Amino acid sequence: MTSRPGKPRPPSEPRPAEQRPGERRLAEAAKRTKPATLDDVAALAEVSAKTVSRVVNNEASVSSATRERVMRAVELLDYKPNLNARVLAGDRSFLIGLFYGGPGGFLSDFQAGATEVCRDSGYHLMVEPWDSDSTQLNRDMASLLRQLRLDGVILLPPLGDDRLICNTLRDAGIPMVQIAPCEQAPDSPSIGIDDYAATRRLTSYLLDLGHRRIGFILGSPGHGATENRYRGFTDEMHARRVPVDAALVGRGNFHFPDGVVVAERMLAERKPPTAIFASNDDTAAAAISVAHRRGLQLPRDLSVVGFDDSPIASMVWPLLTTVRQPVMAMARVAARLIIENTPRKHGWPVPMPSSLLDCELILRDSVAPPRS
Amino acid sequence: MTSRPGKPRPPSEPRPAEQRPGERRLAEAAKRTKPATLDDVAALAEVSAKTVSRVVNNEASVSSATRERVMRAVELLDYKPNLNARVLAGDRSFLIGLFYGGPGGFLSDFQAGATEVCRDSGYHLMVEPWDSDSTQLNRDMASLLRQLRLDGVILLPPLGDDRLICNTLRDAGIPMVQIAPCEQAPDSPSIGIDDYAATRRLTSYLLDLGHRRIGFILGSPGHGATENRYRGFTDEMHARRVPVDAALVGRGNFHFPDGVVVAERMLAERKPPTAIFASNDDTAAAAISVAHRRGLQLPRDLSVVGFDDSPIASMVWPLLTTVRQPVMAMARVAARLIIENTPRKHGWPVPMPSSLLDCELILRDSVAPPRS
DNA sequence: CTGAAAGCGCTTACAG
DNA sequence: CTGAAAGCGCTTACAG
Repeated sequence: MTSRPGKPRPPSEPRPAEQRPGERRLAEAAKRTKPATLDDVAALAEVSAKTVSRVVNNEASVSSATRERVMRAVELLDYKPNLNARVLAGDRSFLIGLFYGGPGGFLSDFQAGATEVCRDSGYHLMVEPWDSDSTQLNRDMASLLRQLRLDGVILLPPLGDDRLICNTLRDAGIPMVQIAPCEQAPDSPSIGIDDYAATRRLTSYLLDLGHRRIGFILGSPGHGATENRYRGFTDEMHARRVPVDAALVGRGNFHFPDGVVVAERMLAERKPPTAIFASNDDTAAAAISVAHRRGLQLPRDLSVVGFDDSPIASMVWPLLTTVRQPVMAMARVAARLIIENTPRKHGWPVPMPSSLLDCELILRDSVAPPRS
Repeated sequence: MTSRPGKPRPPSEPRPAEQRPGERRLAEAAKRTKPATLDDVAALAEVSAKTVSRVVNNEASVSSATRERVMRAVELLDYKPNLNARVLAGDRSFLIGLFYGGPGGFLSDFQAGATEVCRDSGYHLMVEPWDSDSTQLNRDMASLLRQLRLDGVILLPPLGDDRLICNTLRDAGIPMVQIAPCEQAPDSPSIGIDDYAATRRLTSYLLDLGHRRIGFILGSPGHGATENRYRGFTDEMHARRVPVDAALVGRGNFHFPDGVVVAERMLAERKPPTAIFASNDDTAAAAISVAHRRGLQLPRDLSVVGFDDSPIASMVWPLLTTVRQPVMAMARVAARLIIENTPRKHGWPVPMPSSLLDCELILRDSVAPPRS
């Protein structure tokens, strides 16, 4: 055990721990006021620090007898490696960045899923908001990356499509995982759902019920989800030979207030839609709100569907028919991708697989056949 | 500059930087591939590492000439202190824990506010969820605290009232700030709003409009907000000599589904309330949803008020009258409290002030005089 | 399969 | 006001 010059170990207190087994050692450990270090474990297990390090890091080349002995010492002293020392000495940080910038709905579940995986692996999550419009974003981010040396970064939409951010990360040599991007960056995996297919299915459901005038509230420009959902909608409509009326397609931004504006306009049309497909639940809630305000009976006078199955979907009346994204699962996959591929020297050691997770149609009360 | 034994600096490449001013040095800096270290700055500024450290840490005793010179070198090399080295050597971590366990609504705004303050001070936020029911919470938390050595922890409700958590933190010697607790822990500051006064004001508003049968949906047991809001309600009712009907007081837990159950029961009463005061916006939204389902006209047939001014308050129809909590401001105050009082040796160096921030009544569309 | 030495990039405790 | 030395608790690069 090393100690600072100011606090030498009193010579009157020898360290019998090494010579005595079991109980005695436990008592020693309990008395200890400062957390045990790797050297403490090494002394107790009567091996070198390096060997303890090997055991703690699950390296293969340790005899099982030695491993056993070290593990017992770790237990006894309740040893936890000091993260900062590990990071400073090694080339991994055990830190994952979760960067976000867009609407907040996604974040909270995602964070929960990622934190769960991190905790199981001794990793930690640094959640950082970024304002894409900030002029000093790249400076700020570069500075953060140098201070923290993240092992990887998860980019929540729409950050995965931000050139500046992706370049900053690439320059810093930090692996990233994009969530639901428009287009995949070279060498970086992405995680998402099949927005296109899900939208087609939900559109098909509305068509099957007899709807023909269906309004569509777009999401924010620059989000992969926005484009894929709209394509799914139009493709399904065309496939079923139902025209898409341009007057019934409105630009939104995934936020409630814009949804209100768009829905107001649609419902004020001479021939209003009998159904509205909103690109997310917040704007679907907006459509419902507008409909109530105009005295419509839901879902009789208007069907509304959303996307995400966010909390709001179950808080409006009628309950929203929507698509459930497996947000927690996406988070877990993303976090594992980073953890399992650290340490690495330059870029990903193996090609990282992108994945498209399954999502689920949630049929609730906000849809009915159109009044003929 | 030090370097690992494996990578000695080629002797053919001397380091002219120290002898040459300005431009040349900048060029040197640009070529550099690894981030500059404190020693690099010291060499360039021709001072000792310790002096650079003093400047970087804003210690007083540095002549302004020296300070200037060091600052220029820092600029030139774009030096950022390595967080891990700082933490390992010093006794602060530049890390603040944001622990939460309850409903998520609060978290996202709070996180935004705290992150903002942290970024300005070179701090970082570790957001960690804790399940109060977990049997190994204290083990997990103790382990985390030893790995990370947080400079302080912010406890979102209801964690500030969790004995086990507070004790674990105290044992680890980590300062904490409680947000909106039931009762203040000794030696720890708390941040909140005056729930009691706000509830009285909002209750008074309903009474002024003529409401006499007012239902109340309680929050989760164990939250400070739950108790203080209920006390505010009953005290105001009593002060105005209006009886509180026990049949119109329902146990909730701040979540929508429970709000639905409670509201159903109240509205099924022989003499239903003309107004419902919900302890938060989610349960207020539940009351609104139930009212819609029962075919009531809002706010004519039923007034509803909530608390928090969370996003849902503006997404339901009619728009919710509620109380706006200054969540971002609370977050900033809490984060600053920790930052400004680190480093410290044992507990808070000075008595930390608790604060009660102002909140605001937001009058919207969900309230009207009772139908007589 | 195991260990001794050096180093990661800072700060502390001293000394002047 | 400034600096030289030692140390924080780990891992890397070697050597055996």
